[in-house]
Amino acid sequence: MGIRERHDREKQAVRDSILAAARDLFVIEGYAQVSIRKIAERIEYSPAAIYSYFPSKDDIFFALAAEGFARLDETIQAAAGDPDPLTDLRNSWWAFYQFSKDQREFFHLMFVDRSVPAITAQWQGFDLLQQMLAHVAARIQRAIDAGRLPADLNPQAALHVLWAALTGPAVLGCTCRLAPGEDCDALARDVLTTTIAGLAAGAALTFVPCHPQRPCSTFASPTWSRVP
Amino acid sequence: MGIRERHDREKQAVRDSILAAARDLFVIEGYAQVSIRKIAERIEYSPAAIYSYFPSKDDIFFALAAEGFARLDETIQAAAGDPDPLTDLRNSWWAFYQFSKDQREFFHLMFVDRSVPAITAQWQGFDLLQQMLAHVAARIQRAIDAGRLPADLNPQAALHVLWAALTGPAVLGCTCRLAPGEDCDALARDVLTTTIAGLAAGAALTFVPCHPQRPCSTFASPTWSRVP
DNA sequence: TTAGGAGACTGAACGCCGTTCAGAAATAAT
DNA sequence: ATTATTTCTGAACGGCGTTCAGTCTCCTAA
Repeated sequence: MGIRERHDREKQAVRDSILAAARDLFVIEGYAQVSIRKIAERIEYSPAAIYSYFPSKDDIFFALAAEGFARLDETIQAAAGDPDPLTDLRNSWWAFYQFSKDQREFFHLMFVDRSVPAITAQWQGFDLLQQMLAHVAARIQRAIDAGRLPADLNPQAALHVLWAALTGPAVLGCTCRLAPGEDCDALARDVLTTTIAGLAAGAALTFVPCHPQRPCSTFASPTWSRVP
Repeated sequence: MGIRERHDREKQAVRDSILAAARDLFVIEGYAQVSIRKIAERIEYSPAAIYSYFPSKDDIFFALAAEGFARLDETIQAAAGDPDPLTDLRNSWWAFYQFSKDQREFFHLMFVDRSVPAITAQWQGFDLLQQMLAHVAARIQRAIDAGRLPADLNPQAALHVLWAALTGPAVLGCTCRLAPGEDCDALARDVLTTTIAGLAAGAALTFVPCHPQRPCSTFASPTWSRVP
């Protein structure tokens, strides 16, 4: 009989509405402005009810971060496709930077915020992040194969350099650390141009990537409720 | 009569003790763990007393941020002095990165945190930041004059590129966004090497420093995925 | 058909937080 | 000695995340 299924569906619907309410509040106002009480009011439940769907506020935002990685992966995938490998690489990371603008709060939650311990504690558990990094690494390899980047370039090291370098202007932008009138887009473009030029010039890299020999299976379906 | 002076001195001493207590708590535990009540307990005053020395918690952290810029300026000054202009430049920005490690909470407050609106609102007011940026800009100019960087390089643009690029690994490090085992120092070194190599290779920069009449176009309208 | 039980939900509370304010206490000026 | 001023406190306000005893609803089993 389908009673159990209906119950699960209903429970899931409430869970989703909690996430939707949290997302609505936070994409506009940011993490700090989202309270359990506001979420509860929005879904017309008591604050305490939320705790039978999520063990804590952290877990709500962990789920939102996972959603953020899905959005980011989509964004970067959508930017792919240029036949020229270097342009393709450039477009990928430009899309990363654009994400930090268009989905400012998601970006902040995923890459900057320290208020959600679970995000850093289970950092390797974000499969979509690993997947996105793998995609970009593949594009770097293509650029190397095409002779557009040095043959001895370590793709993983280059990947991390690009990621770190682009994170800089994204953070300065989304935390408002530029003087009024300074053009964050131009800055990000310059960082991207300069970094790719530096990689192409054959700067010797020292970063040794930690190959994920990982316990990722541990985190299969991390967003699903382990609520008692 | 010196009564007024004594009063001012005493008032200043209490003010300093508030800052000291706040600093002690925050360099170890971070902004979020510092409460007015904890500061008050530490200096053996009531919480309300603090409000006759600072208008709000924000202002306490604004003062600490100013102190942070002094510390950063010192750190970078101490790293200067190498006769080779490029090495000098390299040492300066390495010191910037080291600051993000050694004074993690100060760095976070100054360059990452969004909890203290006053810091972004009065960003141009931090004279020591402007001073530090001017110092580094001068070193870039020296490197250009010595023929180690392209003659047509805009020092202000290069300055911002280095600043933004180095901010990336610093943020990834201090917000724990690297997989365990990944070497943040090596990453920062690579970003620094790559960026300087890119600047030396003559990557064309588009950043126009400080156009005060133009409204801040940062995060204005969504644009998708193509590098202009 | 109905008693029992399981799960969902609430109201009230706990201990935090930043901040405000009337008034007490201490100090200075008269 | 009295007044005026500055300094500080206690209590409170409204907010927060979280917990828990108890209610209410609905499904199951007798």
